[in-house]
Amino acid sequence: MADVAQVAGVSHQTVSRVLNGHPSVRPQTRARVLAAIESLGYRRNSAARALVTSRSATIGVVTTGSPLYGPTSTLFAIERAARDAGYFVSVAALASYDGEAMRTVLEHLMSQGVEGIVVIAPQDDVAAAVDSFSSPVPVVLVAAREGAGTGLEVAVDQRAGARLATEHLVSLGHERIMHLSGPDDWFDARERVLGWRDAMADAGLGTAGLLAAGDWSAERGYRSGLGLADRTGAARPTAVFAGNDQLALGLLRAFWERGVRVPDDVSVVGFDDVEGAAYLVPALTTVRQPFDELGRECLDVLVAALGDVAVARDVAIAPRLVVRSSTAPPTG
Amino acid sequence: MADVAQVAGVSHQTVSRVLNGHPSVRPQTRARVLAAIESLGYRRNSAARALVTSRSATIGVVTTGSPLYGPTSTLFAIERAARDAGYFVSVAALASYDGEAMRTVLEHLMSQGVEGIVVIAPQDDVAAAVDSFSSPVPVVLVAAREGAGTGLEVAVDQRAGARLATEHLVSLGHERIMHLSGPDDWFDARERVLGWRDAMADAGLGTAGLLAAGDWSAERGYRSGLGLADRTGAARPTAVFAGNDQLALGLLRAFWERGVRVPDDVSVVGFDDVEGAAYLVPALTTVRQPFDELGRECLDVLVAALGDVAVARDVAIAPRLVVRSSTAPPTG
DNA sequence: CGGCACGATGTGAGCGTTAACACGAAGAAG
DNA sequence: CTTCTTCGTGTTAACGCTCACATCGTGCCG
Repeated sequence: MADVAQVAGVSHQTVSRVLNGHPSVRPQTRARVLAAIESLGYRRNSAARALVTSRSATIGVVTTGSPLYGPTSTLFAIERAARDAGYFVSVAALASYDGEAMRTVLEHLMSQGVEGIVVIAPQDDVAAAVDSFSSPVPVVLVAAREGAGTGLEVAVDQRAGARLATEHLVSLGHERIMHLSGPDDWFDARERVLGWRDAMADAGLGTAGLLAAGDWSAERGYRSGLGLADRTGAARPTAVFAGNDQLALGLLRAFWERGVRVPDDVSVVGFDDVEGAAYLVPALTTVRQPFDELGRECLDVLVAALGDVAVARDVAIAPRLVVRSSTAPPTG
Repeated sequence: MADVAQVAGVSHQTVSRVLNGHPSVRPQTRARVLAAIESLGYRRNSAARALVTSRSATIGVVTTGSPLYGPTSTLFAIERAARDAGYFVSVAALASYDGEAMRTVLEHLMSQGVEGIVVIAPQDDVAAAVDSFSSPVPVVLVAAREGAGTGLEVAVDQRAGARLATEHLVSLGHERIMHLSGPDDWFDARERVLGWRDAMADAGLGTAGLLAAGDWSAERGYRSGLGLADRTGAARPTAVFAGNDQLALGLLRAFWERGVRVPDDVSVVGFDDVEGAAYLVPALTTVRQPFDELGRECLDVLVAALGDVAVARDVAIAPRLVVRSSTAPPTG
């Protein structure tokens, strides 16, 4: 910076002013400084800047370590929004879903001096760990918690999405609509159960048909599907709303193996609209989440918190139903 | 830090020594310092440290902006390896696949003062942009380039993987083995073509059956599949090796629509072993890449380059064939 | 018993930047 | 013509840390 100043024939402070877009610099001076920067290939030292301003311009993002569709999409969406807002994104993947791992990564990010943290891991233990970790910086949790969360929270309206899916089945004329739910300790899974319940109640249908898959995997979907396929008559649902597309994928597989036709015998709805969902057999009706919007929202909330602005937003991020051919009116 | 020193009754330098694990500190003194740190909740300022050591302990990772299975898995693997090695990971997603976007993100990461960069985007334009960007820090490209790359490169041996897949088909007795290849401007796609060619040549089979899908999507796989299904007799391959699982997924769909049975009429092999591949109909035979190993390797190479150690590694990271039920001997 | 090495700690400087203030010149207002 | 403001710029002092060196004691060897 001193070199630049010398080449441009100004003081280092003027260089700093140019770099920071300070208004009171003569255009001519500014041009000279810019030229000097260019010719010297100068790049300002972010560490020194961070030291003196005590702002690192970095936010941390904690995410699950496996390439799950939802969390990953959210991560990238946040990155985009963050870069647009002038922030760097430091990422830390969770090795496991327990509080200990959570504390480790939070500590890791803190030690880098992030200004704020976004946690993408909508799971009980993780959220509890976040709550118990008295963070010196704002932490935004990407989670749809039924109760009032203590901290900052942003989420796609999972409940509304589940409702959409279920209502679609109801409107087709289904009555025995089962929900194959995701892991109980995930907020998203619970919210989707709630949405399904809402829609069922509205339609005057019972909510006995709830089956917990245990996790989000295709394998669990498959095992559950085998069980359902073996049921006969009125014990078997005419439609299943799966907690996510992987579960739905497993269901399709199981039904196919057992000769249960989809959608003729059973309709299936998923959640996520993963890549390729349109090319499953049959093409999967599912619910798509607006991750870009979610990412932007995360960042807005975080930035507001950083600026000590009162955050009083109630933006519901609404998912969208994508109807394909795995759903049809019940036969018989 | 001064506060800690005062509480512990030592100088700030001793605190620094404790923090950096310097050997010549009496255990008793160390304990006192540690206690002071604990009681004050002190956390060392990474910016100041980076400023004086001129090491940010941060590496940048450039990745594609879409949640593709391979790149995402690689990203997380790198993050794990980096954290283990004491590095922070700053991520930047590519908005598009052109050189301009590449320069933008590299500049972004540079301005954060990363010590090194890993680029996960094994695609021509991106690699060219990396080559042309004279970076002041080491850049590792995750790419399997046929020619000798100018810079640091790490990759899973795509060619060997493709060979594995093709040889599996050959060993089942197939002779008309087609390859539905990924986008030509991706190194991985080209390497997989090469591997297929190798195996075909070894088996004394011709390599006329090459079909370019254009991209990695299930949709392209589907369209290609429809075309193949419409072929009759000897014009139709008895086996197809798809460039990735999404393409394979599209193929399965197309074949199903046209009544072409898999694996009875046509065998299908994918590449990636994405989540749920085992639960497709039929379960997909595919090739699994060892991303953890790849991530570790990336970091080893980068760290070596940072330490100015001569990097002369020739570790071939070998993928593994996963045989499921989408492949069988040809009938008739 | 002198000298020397080494272990344990303290002192001072400086990393590259921005914030705060100082300063001179030029114009506006009285 | 003075004084007050404003603009453009320079000067100095931090920010919190590590590095290099200085210092002081202790033990060991000849």
